[in-house]
Amino acid sequence: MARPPRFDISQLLDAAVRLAAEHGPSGVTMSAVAQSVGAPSGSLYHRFAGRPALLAEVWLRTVEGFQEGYFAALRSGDGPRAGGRAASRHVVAWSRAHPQEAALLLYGAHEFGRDDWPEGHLRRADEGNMRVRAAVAALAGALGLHGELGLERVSLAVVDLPLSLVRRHLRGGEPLPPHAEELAEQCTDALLTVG
Amino acid sequence: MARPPRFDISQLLDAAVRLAAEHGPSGVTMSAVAQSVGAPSGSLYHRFAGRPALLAEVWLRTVEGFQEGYFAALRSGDGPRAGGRAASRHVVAWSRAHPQEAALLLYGAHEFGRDDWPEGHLRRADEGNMRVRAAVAALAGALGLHGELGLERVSLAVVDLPLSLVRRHLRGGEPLPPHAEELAEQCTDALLTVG
DNA sequence: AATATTATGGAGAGTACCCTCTAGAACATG
DNA sequence: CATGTTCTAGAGGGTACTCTCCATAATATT
Repeated sequence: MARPPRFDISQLLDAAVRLAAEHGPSGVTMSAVAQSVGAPSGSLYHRFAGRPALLAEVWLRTVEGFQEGYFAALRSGDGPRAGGRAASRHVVAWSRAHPQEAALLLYGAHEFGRDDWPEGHLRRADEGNMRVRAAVAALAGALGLHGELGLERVSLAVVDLPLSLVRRHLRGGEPLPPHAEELAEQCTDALLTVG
Repeated sequence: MARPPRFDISQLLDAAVRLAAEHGPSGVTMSAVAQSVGAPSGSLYHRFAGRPALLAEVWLRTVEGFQEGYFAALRSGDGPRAGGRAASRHVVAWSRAHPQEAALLLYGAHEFGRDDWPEGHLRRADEGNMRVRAAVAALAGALGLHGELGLERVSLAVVDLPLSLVRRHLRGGEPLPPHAEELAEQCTDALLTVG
């Protein structure tokens, strides 16, 4: 009992991803997204409460899409060490497969106006962060790395380090080199070595 | 033979640093900087050709200030390994001493409108990048890490990894924990280990 | 003291963007 | 076919920012 939409949400978010990858988060304006899919600006406000809501949706859809495979990789393999290596490798492989979304991830929620997000989106973001923290803590425990320092070292190994590797290349505009997965895995393994 | 300036360049750049640290690069508008020091907007255009030039100056002054101590640290110590450790430690210590400037570094030249920079500023930026690349290559050579993969591993160890550590905390709004220098040094050392 | 030089101080044009609002179009259901 | 609902379509107000321009002020030199 309603008129069918001509522009659906995912189509608009796809355009937003493209704009964010090319011009940064500030390039994701309501008008730019509208123009990019040929929609009038008014239509955007039927889907999103405002610009902060749009930015939150793009960010969360991307992060959640990434995390899906990330958790699976962490739990895969034989033992915590192998899981860590697989997770690191997944960060790079996923970024290679989704370069635009990876460029988006490298910015961080703050640049996507996190401070202005509606309540519900903030909760979604926090939930994702908690899940990552918990998974990393479990890994650290299984590896025998205790205390604040050990936890942080594991975080660096399986999250920040592979992201750094991706950032180094994508920010330069180049694609990821073929050996990137291999390098990420080696470096993560070196950091997970209990000294 | 001229009226003395009431607002000198460094004072304006200081304000720009403050704004960038608090609201991100997009918060560094000509009006905001002017208002922040109590100057009329016109005065800003006597010092900087436009907003791109202002952003370039803030960025370059900060990066060059950072690199000064960084190169000294890289060359310090006993042998390349110790130099790498000192460099990693320097990244963290400098960020602790200059939290606002560190927040600025974490953004990257691209977010400061690098694409719109005047020619001269681009050259200055390139020169700095070249110097870092050369220093890292020299370190890799001294450590016996050859090839593209070895070079990249050393870059991660002495540049990206310590920056990641800083980012993890500063982006969350927290200050750096006391053990950060120690952790950075340990992790860098682990990555520089020739396996 | 006259002059050249360099700043200030502030008004205002031009532009881009966010968002609102209204009229009407397209469809499912009774 | 009538009705109610959801969407399109686009005009337009409000706001923030960049940049220009010009009259005026303060100084060093002659």
